[in-house]
Amino acid sequence: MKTLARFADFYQKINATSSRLAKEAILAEYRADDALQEVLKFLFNPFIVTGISAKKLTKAVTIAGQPCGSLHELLTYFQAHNTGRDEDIAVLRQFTADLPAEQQNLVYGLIKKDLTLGANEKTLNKVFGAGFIPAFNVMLAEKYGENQDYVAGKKFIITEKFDGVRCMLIFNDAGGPTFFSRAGKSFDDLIELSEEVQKLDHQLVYDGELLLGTDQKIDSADLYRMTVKVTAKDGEKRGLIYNVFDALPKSDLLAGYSAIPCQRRKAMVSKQLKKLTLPHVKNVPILYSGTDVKQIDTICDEYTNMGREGVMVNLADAPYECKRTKNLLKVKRFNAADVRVLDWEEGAGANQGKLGAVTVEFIAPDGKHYQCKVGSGFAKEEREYFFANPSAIVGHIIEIGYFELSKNQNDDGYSLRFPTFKCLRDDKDEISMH
DNA sequence: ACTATGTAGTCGGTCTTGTGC
DNA sequence: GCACAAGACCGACTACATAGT
Repeated sequence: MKTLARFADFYQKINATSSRLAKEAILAEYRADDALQEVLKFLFNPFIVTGISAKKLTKAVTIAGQPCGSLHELLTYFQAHNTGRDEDIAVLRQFTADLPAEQQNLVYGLIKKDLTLGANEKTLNKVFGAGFIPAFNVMLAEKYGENQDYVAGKKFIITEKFDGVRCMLIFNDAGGPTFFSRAGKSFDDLIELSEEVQKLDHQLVYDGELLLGTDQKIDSADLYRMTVKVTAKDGEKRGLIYNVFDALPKSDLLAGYSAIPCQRRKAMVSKQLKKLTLPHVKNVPILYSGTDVKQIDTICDEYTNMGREGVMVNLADAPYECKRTKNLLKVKRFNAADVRVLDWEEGAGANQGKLGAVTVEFIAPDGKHYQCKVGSGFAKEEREYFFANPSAIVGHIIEIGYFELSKNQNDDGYSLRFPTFKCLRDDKDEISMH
């Protein structure tokens, strides 16, 4: 049977069950099927991009594309041609032209890379072995608000939460430094940093946050945008400060775990950096260390009032874990607003035939009205109900949460960062920020 | 039986790059 | 030169299965 037909079989089987253990068993049946595994690798390897998503798929193109004789050939083609040209769309059309509708959709899902199996990188690596799908995992924080009990009675360390870009520094065996994003993509041409970090211990890896250095007092939201601007651009990047808050042996990172307690790891960072005084590499200072949980809210408020993002709470005796963990907590203040729903749209994927997002109108501090979209925070039942009854939400006031007002460089309006739906507020008829 | 954890899958704004007009 | 789409960064959130107690 051809790979595409086998993949169609597989796709049908794995989506016929919701049991995760059953999905693992189904995957295990394909341990000897290299061709099918290649398809899975294509689908889930985050470093493979195709330049094709929903909009490109529906774009009308007139030119003809070269024919691909097999799925393998098609996937290979898109790894070499991933910028989304009309020609590439044509190649895809050519391949799917004579396929039955079901297989056509599967191929589209593969090229869009949005096909869902109820299993992805973690499960695939569990079944086919570590490294089947390349994964890069750093320690991520849970929310303090939901885990206050977990902190009580334990020693913890408070540091500032930086609103920049996460960055992990790893030296290769030849001693060359590579800076990685949270997703494992490398930041290239960090001219000043690459030079300065040469003096650090190469056997350690360093975890921190890139933030644009500046003399002026800049609003945290603006500083974040300026930082992303610099880190996202091709070519040489200068002026970035690497704020290091953690370090662990390289071998521990590769193993996914370091038993060295947090306070010892932080001591390693400060020991490395204090003797060197590097202009662009800074040790993230400890703001408090102890067991007095009252300090958490006090210091968070202090930093929030200074226009900073918030604080991090590290359990002092906890290991470094390459996953989201309660041993590291983030504390940040969210705001609420009453806004009017102007419009709505259908969702994608599992939210097809359900509400995806609403467009809302809010009032900014300048007294003017602006719009943004809110699509997170709805329960499944709410998505179904509002899709069937749009008039139950359009025109109504809803309460939303948001982190801060945001601006972009193209207009002088406002939007909201991290907007989430909270509830209908049919008891209100006015929009407001509070 | 109940809770905690892990995994998967949606949704937002803002930026750069590549494409095609 | 401009508009658009994709992919990257920051995330927010819910749903569900299973492991743990």
